Amino acid sequence: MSQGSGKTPSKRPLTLRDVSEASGVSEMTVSRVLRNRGDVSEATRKKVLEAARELGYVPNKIAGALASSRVNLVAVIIPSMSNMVFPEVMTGISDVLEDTELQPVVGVTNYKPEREEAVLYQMLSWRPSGVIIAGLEHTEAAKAMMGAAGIPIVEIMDTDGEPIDSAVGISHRRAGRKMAQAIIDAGYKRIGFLGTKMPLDHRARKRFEGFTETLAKAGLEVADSEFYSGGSALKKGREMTEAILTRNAEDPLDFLYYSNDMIGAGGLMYCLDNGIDVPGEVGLAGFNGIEFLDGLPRKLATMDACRVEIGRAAAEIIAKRVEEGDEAAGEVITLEPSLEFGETLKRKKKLI
Amino acid sequence: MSQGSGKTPSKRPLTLRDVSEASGVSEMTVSRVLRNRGDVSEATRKKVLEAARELGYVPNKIAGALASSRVNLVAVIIPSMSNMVFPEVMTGISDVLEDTELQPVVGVTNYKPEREEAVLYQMLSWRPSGVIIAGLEHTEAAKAMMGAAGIPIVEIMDTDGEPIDSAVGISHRRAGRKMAQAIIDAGYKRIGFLGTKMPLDHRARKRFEGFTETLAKAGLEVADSEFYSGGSALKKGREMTEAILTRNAEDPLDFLYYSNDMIGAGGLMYCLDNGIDVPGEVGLAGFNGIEFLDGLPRKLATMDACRVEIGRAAAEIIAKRVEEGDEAAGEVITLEPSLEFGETLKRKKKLI
DNA sequence: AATAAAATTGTTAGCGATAACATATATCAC
DNA sequence: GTGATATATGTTATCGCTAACAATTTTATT
Repeated sequence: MSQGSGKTPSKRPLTLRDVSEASGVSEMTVSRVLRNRGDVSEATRKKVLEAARELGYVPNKIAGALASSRVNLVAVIIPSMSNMVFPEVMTGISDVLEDTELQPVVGVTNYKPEREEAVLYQMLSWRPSGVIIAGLEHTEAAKAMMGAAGIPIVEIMDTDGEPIDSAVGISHRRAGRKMAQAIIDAGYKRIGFLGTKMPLDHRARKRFEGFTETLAKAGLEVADSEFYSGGSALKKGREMTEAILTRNAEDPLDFLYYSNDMIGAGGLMYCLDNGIDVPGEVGLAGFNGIEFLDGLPRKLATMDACRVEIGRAAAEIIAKRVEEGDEAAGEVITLEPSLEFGETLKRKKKLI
Repeated sequence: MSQGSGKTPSKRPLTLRDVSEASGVSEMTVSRVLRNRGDVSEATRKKVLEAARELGYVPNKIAGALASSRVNLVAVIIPSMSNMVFPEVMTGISDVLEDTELQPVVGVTNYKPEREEAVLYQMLSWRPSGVIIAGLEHTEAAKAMMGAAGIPIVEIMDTDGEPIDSAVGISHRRAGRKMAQAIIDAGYKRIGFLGTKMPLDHRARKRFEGFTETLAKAGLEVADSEFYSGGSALKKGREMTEAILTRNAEDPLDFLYYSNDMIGAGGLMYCLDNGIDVPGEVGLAGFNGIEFLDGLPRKLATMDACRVEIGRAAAEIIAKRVEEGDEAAGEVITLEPSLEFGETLKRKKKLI
C-alpha cells in the first residue's frame, strides 16, 4: 500500500545490491549503468534500468560522493531571498548549472556575518565542488575556511576589494559615482539620500561612498538623508520620501537618490500622488534595474546591477574549474552597470 | 599563503585522523567532541577543539551521514523563486528549522512536472530527512518515489486533493468561492478575470473553478478574461487591464479579479492613471496578500494565502516527525485565508 | 586459427565518519 | 583497601558506493 510500484514490500531501504540481484549482474555494473560510465552492453543496460525502475531504486549519493570524493553541489550563499535581487542571481546560476552535473544549494545569511560563517561551515561540511558567495566582506574565520577549502570560490555582486579567489560583480563605488555624475550633469543641486541602515549592507555603503565622493568633487554634498530597516519597502519609500521632503520644505531638495528600486518606486508614487513634478521639481533614481519598474506609471531612473549576468558568470567560472582544473583561479570579472535614465532623471543639460 | 590559519600547508584534505593525531586522542573521541555526544572530559574537549580550530578542520558530513544514516536535510521543492510567494514560504520554513538540526535545501521546478520529478529524484538521492513540496499534483513516478521514500512528505499550499502523506495549505477552490461571494455581495455583475495561463498552475486553476462555481450559483458568469505568461507582472497587469476594459467598452465590466496581486497592482495603477473610479466604477481584487500592497496608492483587495504560516506548519510537521517518529503521519492542516477588502472592493451593500 | 586489441564484467579495497561494544580510569560506598 | 558503579576513551565493523585493477568475453587482424 505504501510502497510505490515495486513488488517488494520490504522495510529496508534499497541499495545497489538489490538492483544487482534483481538484474543478475554485479553491483559495479549496476553502478556503471546508473551513472552512464564505462562501457556496458546495451542488453545489460536495459536489464539493469528495468530492474532499477521496477524496484523504484534511487541511488544514494551520500555513499557515492564518499566513495568518489566528488560532490556535484555548488554552495550559493546569499544574504536574502526576499528582495528580488538574489532570485535573479539564482536564475543566472541555475541557467548555467542546468547544463552541467552541478546543482546549486542555497544558504541564506540575513546579512549577518556570524550567520554567514555558520552557513558556510554547514555548506563546506558537505564538501561542495565550489562556493558562490555574495560580497567580499566576511569574518576572518569564514575567509580562512574558504581559503583552505581547496575548491573554487567566487565572490559575487561586488568587486571593490580583495577577493579570496575569483570574483564577479560590479564596482558599487563606481556605480555611485556614475549616478552622482549624471545627477550633477542634469543640474540638480540639493540632493537627498534614502536607503537602508547600512552597517552590514556593504554594497549600499560603497555606492553611497562613491556617490558622496563625486558630489564632493563638484562642490556638492548630500543635503539630507533618511534610513529604514524592515517592512514593506514600497511603503517605506513613500514614508521616507514624505518625511525628507517635508523636513526640507524651506530649502527644498531637488533630487532623491534611493539605495534600491523598491523604495524608489515608493517615493515615485508618493511624488505622483502629491502632484510633485518629476523629474522637474524633484528628480529620482534608484538602484538595481528590477523588472518591476516597467509597470510603474513613470519609469524610474536606475542602474542595472547585472544580476542575472553575475549569476551566469559566477556559475560558469565554477563549472569551468570543476571541468578543467584550477588553472584559471583568481579570475575577476567586473561588469559595467548601465545607467537607465528612465523618466525621473533629466538628461544632461548641454555640453560645455 | 593559501592555507587559512593552520600550520599545515598540506594538500590532502583534512580528516578526523588529522585532528586525532594533532590532539593525541582517538578519532572516536574527536568525533564525540565535535558532535557534543557522549561524555568527554573538559580537558580533552578543549584539547580537541583547539586542535580542530588550529587545523581549520571542517567535518565531512558525507561520511558522517553514511555512517549514521542520518541526514539533517529537508528537501524543499517549489515551482519558482521569483514570484514573492515562495520566498515567504521559505521564511516560515527557515524560522522553524533554525531551532532544529535540520536544514532546508531548495529545488526549483519552474512549474514543469518533469522538472519536478527530476529535482525530486536528485533530492531523494541525498536521503533527506523529509520533503516539503508544493502542490498536490505530481507525476506518477514522483508520487511513487515519495511514497516509497520512507520519510515524512508534506505537500504545501493546497489542500484540494489527496495528499501522499501530510499536507498544509488552503483550499484554493474555497478561496475562489469566497472571493466570488464577496464580489456578488458587493453588487458587482459584469466580472472579468485576469490571470496566468493556467494549464500547470493548478492552484490558480482551482481558484478560478471555485470562483466561477459560486458566480454560477448567483446566476453570474465571468464576462471576459485575459491571460498572460512571463514578463513583468506589473506591466502585464496594466496591459491586460487596458485590453479587457477596452474590449468591453460597450457593456463595461464592473469588476476585475486577478489571479495574483502583482498583476492586480498593475491593473490598479492603470485604473488610477486613467481616472477610473475604483471601486465605484470598477472593483478590483487580487490574491496572495503580499506585503508590497501596503505601498500602493490604494490598497488592493486580496486574500491572504497564509504563506509564512504554511511554511512554519510544514516545517513543524517534519521536525516533529523526525524527532518523535511517524505516528502523526498523514496529518492535514487546512488554513483559512482571510479576505482583505482593502480599498478596491466595496463592502456588502446591506443585508436583505 | 592464433594472437592481439577492444569491449564487457567482476573483485577488492577503501572513502571518512559513526554505532556498538570493549576497555581503562576515576569515583564511591563500606 | 576492595569491589562496584560511573565516566572516559579506544576498537572494530560497517554505511553504500566507486576507483583501480583483474578477469573474462568478444571482435578484429593477419
